[in-house]
Amino acid sequence: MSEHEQTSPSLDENQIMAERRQKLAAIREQRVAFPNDFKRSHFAKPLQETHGAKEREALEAEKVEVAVVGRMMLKRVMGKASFATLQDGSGRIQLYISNDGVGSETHEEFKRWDMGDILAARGTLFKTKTGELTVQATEVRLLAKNLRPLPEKFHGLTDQEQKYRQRYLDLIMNESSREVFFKRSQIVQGVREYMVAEQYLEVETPMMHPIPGGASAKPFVTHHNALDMPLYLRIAPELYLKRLVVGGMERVFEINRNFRNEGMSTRHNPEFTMMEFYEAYSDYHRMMEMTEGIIQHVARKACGGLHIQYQGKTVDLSHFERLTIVEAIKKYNPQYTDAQLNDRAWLKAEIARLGGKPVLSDGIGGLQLSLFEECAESQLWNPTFIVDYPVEVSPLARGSDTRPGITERFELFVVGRELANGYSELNDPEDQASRFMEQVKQKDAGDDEAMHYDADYIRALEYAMPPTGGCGIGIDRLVMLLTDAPSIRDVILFPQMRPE
RNA sequence: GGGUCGUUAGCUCAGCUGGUAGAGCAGCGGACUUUUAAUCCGUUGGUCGCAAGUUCGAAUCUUGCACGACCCA
Repeated sequence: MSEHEQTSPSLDENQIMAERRQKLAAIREQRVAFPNDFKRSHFAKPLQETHGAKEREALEAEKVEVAVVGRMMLKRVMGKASFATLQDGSGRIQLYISNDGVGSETHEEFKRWDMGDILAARGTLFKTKTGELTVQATEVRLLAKNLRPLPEKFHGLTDQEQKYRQRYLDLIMNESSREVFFKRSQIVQGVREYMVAEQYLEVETPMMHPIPGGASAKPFVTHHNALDMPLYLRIAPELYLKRLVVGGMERVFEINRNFRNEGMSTRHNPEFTMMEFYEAYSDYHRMMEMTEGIIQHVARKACGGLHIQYQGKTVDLSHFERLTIVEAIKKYNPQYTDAQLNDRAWLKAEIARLGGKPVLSDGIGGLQLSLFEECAESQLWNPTFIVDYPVEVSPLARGSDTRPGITERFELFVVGRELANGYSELNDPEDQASRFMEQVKQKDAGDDEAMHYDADYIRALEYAMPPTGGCGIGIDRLVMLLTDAPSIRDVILFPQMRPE
């Protein structure tokens, strides 16, 4: 692409890099320095699986010819013969390069190649004295020169920051990191399989919203030049997906990014992946069954079972408990009495005592929720659905027909963290309009996470939306759980970082 | 936002109560035709995160800043 005479300016050049640039310059004198005419015949891992267990004599009799490629991760030179370990996308395979096999000239050339170079080799499989499957090379070529030294071969790359900032290097050096993202792909694939098997349709809705909605969160703002109007990166796809339900798409799901302009932590990245799904003629009970089914399906697929280890402790995904907010509070705090839990003044004092900030205008339900967050949430280790959320914190959820102030809503907690949130959807356009008005009032009072009034969404509901259940599952947190990752940054390939 | 810890060679890390920096790996030179973090001999490489201060003298002590990890809000 760029003129190769111009070496890119780099702030951290060193002697090793200077030497490698000289080697590259010498190669450019002789031939195409970055050839792309070598065709691989085999990946490393399948070779190990197919031939790794064979006896030396049997393997030699077979004379298996292979052409392999990969990055040189280990190199051992012994005069007239050398070993190199190549790493490809599947695993590792060893090369044996000798004067007898490739000629002394090529072998001498090989000796000048460096760790991290991308090599290709052709040859016959054999087993060394110690039984390692090895390619006895008849041809070895340098496909791409490494200029920047790899981390030390034994300890590898351990610096967390560098792992996040230079993920490519982390992926080269750390098998465990490659596994996490392999599993992440399996998990997302497993979720899709499950949804498709349940007759759900995958859709894509706007990432840029004229009115941010579907959640209580601060949005990122951008600007559309041609329309000369602000646009918001979406905080949730919910209102668009429910418009689709109005339109007759009775089972829809979307797996995509949400953006929230809030703090960063081991559990929060500004952009994160959610799956939301909506099913007409269902309710929050069905959504809980779906959530349980999805998580169990992907756990079996990615972890091989329903009993998994997270940060040294077992999580049992075979049973999902259901508790109301008050039941959960009392389960972990049996000293509280019913009278206390229905006393606003006592609730406010207790929340404050535990270090929380009670919202003074909240009713009993809101205060009970705050108390739950302070004294029970972090203890919900095995999967637990918490139900009976108060209407004031659930502006899009259907109210209970029998219990005023309560919505048909649940949140799922695992390892003390929220993993999913679902409810029977509010499909009464007049109720929804007045709840939006209530949100606008709160926004005017200074709550910048309160929702906007979305007139088109109300218009859609006015055409009548079937009774519907909906749910969102945090994919990053699900991946954290199933890969035993302590930080969300471990499961996002390029987590948001401050500039270097 | 608060607290604790950290930042030394390309990488992983030592470096004591202050006296101008060290190992292993990587690199370079040499020996070695079945090695496994190969081994053996020799050798290059440093603005000790940045900036002030104390001191005859600072990687080391003090302060501030930057970045990161963990914990708390």
